[in-house]
Amino acid sequence: MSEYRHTCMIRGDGGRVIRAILDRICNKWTLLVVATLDQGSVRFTDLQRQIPGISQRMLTLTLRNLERDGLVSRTVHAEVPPRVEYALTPTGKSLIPPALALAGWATEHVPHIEASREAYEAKG
Amino acid sequence: MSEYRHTCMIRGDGGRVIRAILDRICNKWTLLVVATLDQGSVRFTDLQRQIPGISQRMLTLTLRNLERDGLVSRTVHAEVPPRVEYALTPTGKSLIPPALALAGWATEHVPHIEASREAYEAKG
DNA sequence: CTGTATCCAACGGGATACTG
DNA sequence: CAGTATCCCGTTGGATACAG
Repeated sequence: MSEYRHTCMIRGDGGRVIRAILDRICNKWTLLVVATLDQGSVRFTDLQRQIPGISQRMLTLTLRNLERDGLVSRTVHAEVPPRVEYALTPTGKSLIPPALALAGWATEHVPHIEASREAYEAKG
Repeated sequence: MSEYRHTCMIRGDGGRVIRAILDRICNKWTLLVVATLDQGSVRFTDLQRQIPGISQRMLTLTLRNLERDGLVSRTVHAEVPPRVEYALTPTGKSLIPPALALAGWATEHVPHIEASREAYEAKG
């Protein structure tokens, strides 16, 4: 059965609702950072070590944006050397289930999609 | 309770799984086009009319990518003037539930996020 | 350890004009 | 009607160097 009557949640307001979230989480690193923080409080260097390929710059930028949007909390401990711990806020945690839904879909369908891609390239 | 034991679906393979889907659906128009096609078979011009702000170029590109990935079917009717109808494939339809999960999250949390943004800007 | 600053290449995407 | 072709600009993000 069609779910058309529900897709207004996506299309609503000329797409402004879905765009609001896309603008925030649809970049190269945000979802990976959020997923990594789901284990609890993690410090900067540990995050960088657990997320292969991310640069200091992009980790900083991603964390700042998440903090600014209230999805991640940042705690500075007055020590030497400095220790900064990042953790998901309740809002941040609430993003995990929909993110998992997406990841589940990807896990299930990406193989078929890749096959379709190759077939498409083959015939032109 | 933490869902950490599940987030491997997001982080798995160094993030390649989640990246695979992000690369395909996280652009300005894809989710809107998919949601619009959930009503059934729609022709090019109708799509453009129902998706405010999309240009011919971007609608074409988005549809081509979706077709190439096997999420959308394209049917050309041999008439004059030409009539082309686009529709979701089963794989395309399967994307609707996770997309709705995301949209639901957005609807629920975006107000709080925007407030957090403004507070962040205010204090610097 | 936890960042900032700068430079730069690649890409997405808008505007516009043209076509079978 | 349903596209294609070109131009062009803003943003994203990588590399690198520097700093508190």
